[in-house]
Amino acid sequence: MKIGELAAATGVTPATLRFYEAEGLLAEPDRTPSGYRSYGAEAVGRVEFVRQAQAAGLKLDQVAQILDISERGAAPCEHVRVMVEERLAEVAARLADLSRTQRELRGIMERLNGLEPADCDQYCRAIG
Amino acid sequence: MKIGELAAATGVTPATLRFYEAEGLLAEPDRTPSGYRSYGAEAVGRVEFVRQAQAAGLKLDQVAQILDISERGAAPCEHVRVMVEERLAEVAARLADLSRTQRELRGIMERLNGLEPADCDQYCRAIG
DNA sequence: ATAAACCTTCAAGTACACTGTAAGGTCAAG
DNA sequence: CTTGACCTTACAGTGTACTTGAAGGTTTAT
Repeated sequence: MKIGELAAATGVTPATLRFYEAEGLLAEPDRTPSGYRSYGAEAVGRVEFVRQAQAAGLKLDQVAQILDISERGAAPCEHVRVMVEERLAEVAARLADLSRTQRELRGIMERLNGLEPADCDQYCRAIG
Repeated sequence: MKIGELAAATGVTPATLRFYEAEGLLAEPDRTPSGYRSYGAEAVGRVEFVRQAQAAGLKLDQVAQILDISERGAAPCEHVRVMVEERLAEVAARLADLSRTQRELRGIMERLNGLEPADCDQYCRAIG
């Protein structure tokens, strides 16, 4: 399978596949005599796992860790648990941040709606 | 006022003030004969406005736009309304993304808790 | 006189996951 | 034999808000 075919089979671009290879997310494939990448069928599952783990909210370097462990023959589940807990904490913190931002922005909108044009001096009274 | 004093007065670092100046968020101040930045008292309010607008959820380039309009003598409120609406939409979209990620991660945690170590093969059954 | 604390500029690095570009080589069809 | 679709590498750029480092000049206190 050439890179374009793997790309078509998995729904990612060839450029992304090369990027994954550089980042250790995808093993270096064999090459044809002319230097083209030549993948085995198992590459499809590998790429699909990466996309699934990513869709689940893991970062690519975390996915790479799972893959490393798995390649050494060990079960990565305990490590996965730790990483998922870390990510859950990060996501919760970011959600709290964004919610606060949303409240602030809504406050500005309310103040804007209550202001006459003449009240709007200097920078903007709805903010400062 | 030298840059370190303005920094102390506003709670940001000198490096950040130089960055704000480069980004057009803070006017270029006078210089002492030896080249040190020398700020007037109004710089404090300016920096505080930037921090407030940022805390409210606006991006720095949006804050710069408000400042530009204000400097040309116009009231920026109408423009502020447009930007705040844009930001609210972005924030809402990001919140939805993160909530989905949180659900995914929680799903993995549940599956991890239901797995025996022996069930954890290949990459990790809780994910793939 | 000298050390500490401050200031200057410019350039590069940080996180994240790619995308785009340049400059070229290879392969199949017509 | 040429066209077009595909492949190769390496490097730069994206967005955000800074931070860090190098290499040096100035001011203040002792």
